[in-house]
Amino acid sequence: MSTSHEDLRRHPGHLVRRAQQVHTWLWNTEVSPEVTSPQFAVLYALRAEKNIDQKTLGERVSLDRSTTAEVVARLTARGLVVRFRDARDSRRNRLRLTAAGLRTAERLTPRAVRMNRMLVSVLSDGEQAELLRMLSLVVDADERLKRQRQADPGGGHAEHAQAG
Amino acid sequence: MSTSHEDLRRHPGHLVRRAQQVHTWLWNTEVSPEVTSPQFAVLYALRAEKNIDQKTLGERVSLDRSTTAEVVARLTARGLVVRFRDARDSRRNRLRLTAAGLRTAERLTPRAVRMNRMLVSVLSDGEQAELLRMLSLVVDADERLKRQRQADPGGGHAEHAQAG
DNA sequence: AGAAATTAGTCAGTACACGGAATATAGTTT
DNA sequence: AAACTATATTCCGTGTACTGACTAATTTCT
Repeated sequence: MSTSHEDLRRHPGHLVRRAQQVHTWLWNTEVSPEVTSPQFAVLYALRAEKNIDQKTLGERVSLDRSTTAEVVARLTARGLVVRFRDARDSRRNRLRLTAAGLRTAERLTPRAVRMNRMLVSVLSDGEQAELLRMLSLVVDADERLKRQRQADPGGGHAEHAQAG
Repeated sequence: MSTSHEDLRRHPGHLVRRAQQVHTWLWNTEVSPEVTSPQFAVLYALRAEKNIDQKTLGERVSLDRSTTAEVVARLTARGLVVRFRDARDSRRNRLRLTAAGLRTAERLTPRAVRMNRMLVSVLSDGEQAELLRMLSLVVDADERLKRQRQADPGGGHAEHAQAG
């Protein structure tokens, strides 16, 4: 039988891409088609920390500089966020939620929580906790590796290849 | 302390997005910066099944029609794939790997396998199997739900909201 | 056979995502 | 103070990803 295309479906990387796709779809249908999930993440982060700059925001929500700028630009255009130059360090953009932005963040938060429950609802409660734990482990370890290598390119990277 | 931004990091959807990001980065550094992961998936699927059409290909690699068309166009432009109209059903594009495409697929396959091992290398072997199993469950269930709702919009969707 | 519905693919528009180059400001060294 | 370095943002080019509208070909219904 032609089961050889099954291989791909057992690659964690490929599974993660598919998971991301169903997540996007579920977000659009269950949370909001207007405000995307990264946009919500930005609003959410801005509600938690007032007046942070773009770089810090990007770190909080895991967006790179370019994408952060684009997402913030869209939210600014829609009046959910205001952006202004820092008086002390005029390289920085400081960001703040508008009243509408705050309302949007608060309106969508319970929906986002519900959608996330749906996303993993095939799993038992124990499995959900396990999935969360393992995904966090993977992501944190790989993000650490990335930062490490970017700080020291050429530095040996044999260590990570072995399961610890 | 400002620990309230930790919430986001416990949303499965947000974790999946971050996982996808580290995967992309690891792909670029460990497999190939020229051939992307979706492009490789296409080459891989085309190696397994000769002469399939674009639609079927999209199903195999989990890409929608528009994205499939774009990825195939890029691979065609680089001479890794040939595309031609089906003689019997001239709506369809049939696709085939070129010699160069086959070489590329075979060259990258072991690297892709290695990279996938690295991606989850913080986990024990047992945990890796568990992660794979749970991710597959989630993705399959949600893809099923998506197809179901698209076939029957308005059909009650309360069932999926409850954990089994 | 002719009308209607279905199907495959394209195209346009929008949004995330990333890397590299350019720009401007800030901080450090001499 | 001038030169160098580091940092924050922007801009550009490329590549997924999805939706909705449109075209063309096929299948189905009558």
